[in-house]
Amino acid sequence: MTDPQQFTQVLHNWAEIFMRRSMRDFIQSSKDSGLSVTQLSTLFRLHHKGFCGVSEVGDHLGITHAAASQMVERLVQLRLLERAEDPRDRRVKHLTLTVKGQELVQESIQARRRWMEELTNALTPQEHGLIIDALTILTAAARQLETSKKMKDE
Amino acid sequence: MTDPQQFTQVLHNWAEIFMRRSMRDFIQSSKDSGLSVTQLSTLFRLHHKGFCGVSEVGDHLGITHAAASQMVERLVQLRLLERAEDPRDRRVKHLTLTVKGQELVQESIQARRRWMEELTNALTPQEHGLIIDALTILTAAARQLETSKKMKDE
DNA sequence: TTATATAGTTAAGTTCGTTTAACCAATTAA
DNA sequence: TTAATTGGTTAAACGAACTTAACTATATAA
Repeated sequence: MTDPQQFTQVLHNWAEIFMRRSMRDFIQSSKDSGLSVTQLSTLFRLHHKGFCGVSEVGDHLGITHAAASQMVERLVQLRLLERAEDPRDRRVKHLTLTVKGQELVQESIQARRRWMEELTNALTPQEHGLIIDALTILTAAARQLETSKKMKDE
Repeated sequence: MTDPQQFTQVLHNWAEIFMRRSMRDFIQSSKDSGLSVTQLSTLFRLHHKGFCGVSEVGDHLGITHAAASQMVERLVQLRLLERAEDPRDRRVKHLTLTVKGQELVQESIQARRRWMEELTNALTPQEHGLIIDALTILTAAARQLETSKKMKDE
């Protein structure tokens, strides 16, 4: 097996176990909070982006703008989202997480964090060092890909 | 920042970008295949476990056994799942993926695989080596945790 | 100015996935 | 053998979330 193939394979193995764990936690969070997976996904998106408009939410989830508007309305009712007018273009709604919304996202992240602490405890300091270096590189590369792709889309 | 904290933080950074990407692909797969997130999730579970019963599907998703039975029925109708009697306990249904079901899972994995190839190309062979070592350790530790937790539950 | 495009909302109708409750069949315990 | 338990199915009813279509308001182009 050549090196790049081996690399992809190793990444894949890790992805498989990581996804299994994360999806389970995510579905669990969804049940706990009483929100659908798409609703929770929207909160996470806002956690990452900071703010966005209603149409963007819909495009991202592959649903109509009408459906997105209704979903946002529900999240606003639940006091998880703030919906304000964008002063620069008053057609646009400026969606942001409320404090309550941020807390909910943090709770959902906590489960993962606990798992990571278990992983931390299962490894030696030497292994920590190695993995820190590796994941730092990997994360930087992934971020780079993410932003360069975004540039291309716009 | 002490070493274990830094380790957890780095793991967390990677998790964040990885999850964002994977959830997007997963929701996209769900749309493409016309299956709900929970249905697709069940196919992935069977891909991993090999087989399981109907109640187990329900427990895992946090829905009633009745709902699980109906969901399985839909997947069987779509020829994605095979539902056979377990010869050792004829109350139990032995659920497995059909070839078509396996193909669908593979398609869903493909998107991730393409992303990983992009990542692969963005890094040098030296970096590959480092990351291979790190992720191999990490994956082994995660698998260990997974099986030891399973032992405890049973 | 007028026309067109964009962002979002609302209402009506539909579909899908869920629950509850009643049920059957197979297994295990008394 | 009988009773209780376990695994799964079915039917009826319900609610959440979606779509289409019509609408308002703002912004931009002709």
